[in-house]
Amino acid sequence: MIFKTASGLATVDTIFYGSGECPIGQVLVALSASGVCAILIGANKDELVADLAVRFPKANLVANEHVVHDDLTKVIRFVDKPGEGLDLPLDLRGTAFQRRVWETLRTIPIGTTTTYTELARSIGAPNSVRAVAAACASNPIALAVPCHRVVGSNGDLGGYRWGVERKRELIKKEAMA
DNA sequence: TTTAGAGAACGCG
DNA sequence: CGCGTTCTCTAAA
Repeated sequence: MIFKTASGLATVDTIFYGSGECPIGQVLVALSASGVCAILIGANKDELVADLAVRFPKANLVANEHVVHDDLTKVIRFVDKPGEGLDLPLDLRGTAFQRRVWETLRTIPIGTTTTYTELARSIGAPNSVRAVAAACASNPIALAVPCHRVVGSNGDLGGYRWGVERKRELIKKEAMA
């Protein structure tokens, strides 16, 4: 669907979504035309859909379990058996800085962790630790963009958009894999 | 559309 | 415990 906006022609895309149950809660997968644009975790479906609506206020959100089925299955399997990895086509939407951070997150091996400081250094912005943390916090694609593998330099877990308990659980599961 | 100000999943002294 | 640093969002002009 195409809309005319003040800034010119903009495509307002349709996003299909579906959710399912996994060991750490309800998980929702959202698909745009070019790939997975969000993976959200929460207590129930309503919460997840509300979250999705906030993140994509201008998109046309359509519930469709069918088109999302395969990807959702992969995600749920990953939570259960992280050792097998999670390979999905992603549609990363964010500022250049955010994408730099998110892309780098994807290079962190399963079962390992890094720190916000180390992450800042590896994207070439050693002084941007706090900004890097903010970029992690705004990651819309849980699990596939493994922001849960970033911890504080002092050994603290740091925060997690979807609850530190889930972060702890994910790190633990990956370590055992 | 530009800009000023506040806040953020941090880390050091 | 407070401050430096970088990036984002919001409100207001």
